[in-house]
Amino acid sequence: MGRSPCCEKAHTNKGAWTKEEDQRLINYIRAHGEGCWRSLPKAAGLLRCGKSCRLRWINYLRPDLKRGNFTEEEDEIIIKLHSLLGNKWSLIAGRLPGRTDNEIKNYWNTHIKRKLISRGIDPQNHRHLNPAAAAAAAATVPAANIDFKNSTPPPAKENNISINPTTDNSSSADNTKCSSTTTEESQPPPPKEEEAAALDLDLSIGIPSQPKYTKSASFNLPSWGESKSFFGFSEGAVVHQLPIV
DNA sequence: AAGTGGATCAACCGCTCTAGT
DNA sequence: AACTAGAGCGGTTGATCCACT
Repeated sequence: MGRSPCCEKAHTNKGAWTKEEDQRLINYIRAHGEGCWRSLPKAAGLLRCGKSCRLRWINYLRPDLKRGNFTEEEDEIIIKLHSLLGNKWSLIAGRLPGRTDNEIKNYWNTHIKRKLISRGIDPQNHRHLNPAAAAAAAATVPAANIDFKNSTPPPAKENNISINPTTDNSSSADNTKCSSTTTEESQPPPPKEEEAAALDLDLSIGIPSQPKYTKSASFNLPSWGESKSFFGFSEGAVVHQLPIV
């Protein structure tokens, strides 16, 4: 027996969204806010699965999306965050306002992977592909690159990265339960300075305080604004989020 | 101009997790 | 404690675009 389908597939459209469908979705969310995705399609007059509506809104219709090419700064942030978090696209996206997990995931797979390989770095574990180069680099490796390099690729889940369950960032599961949307989802509460400073140091391997990694957990990473300074970037490439109507 | 293969990206699928009962 | 519904995430697929021959 399989799972019951998430929606009635017999009467739902699939494939590319039409302009009209987009407009219906936008209009509905403007009027009622996000939340209750399962019931939204019917309420909005859409023959779509709720999941599909959610994806369409989050990835393409949200007014605060940045679109356009990734900047060099964003590239570097993504690479650094991936080295720390693994394929936790939603967490990475939470640190890049205006970017979605899907967009980052695609960008990683199409651009950054190749970029890293051309640098002689394994995109999965961020280790040098050439052991000799790795040894040379080890002597000068910056703090941000340490921990995961000494073990096998580290899905964050297994790695027991320090988690602060009280400082959720992108966990929309916690704030969109049948309620109006918030515009804070990708703007986690600013971490304390020592947390930001401890970014590298706290990524220890050990028994987690949490039974397991959860969506509501967050990592002790700086917020976007702080990320810029943390990663040594300057103002300029940033488009701040716009409030949803 | 037509054909081909690689690159890109929007969308779907299946699974996990959480909250509610 | 067990079960269920709903939301969210990550992996994958497929359609389209684009450069090259």
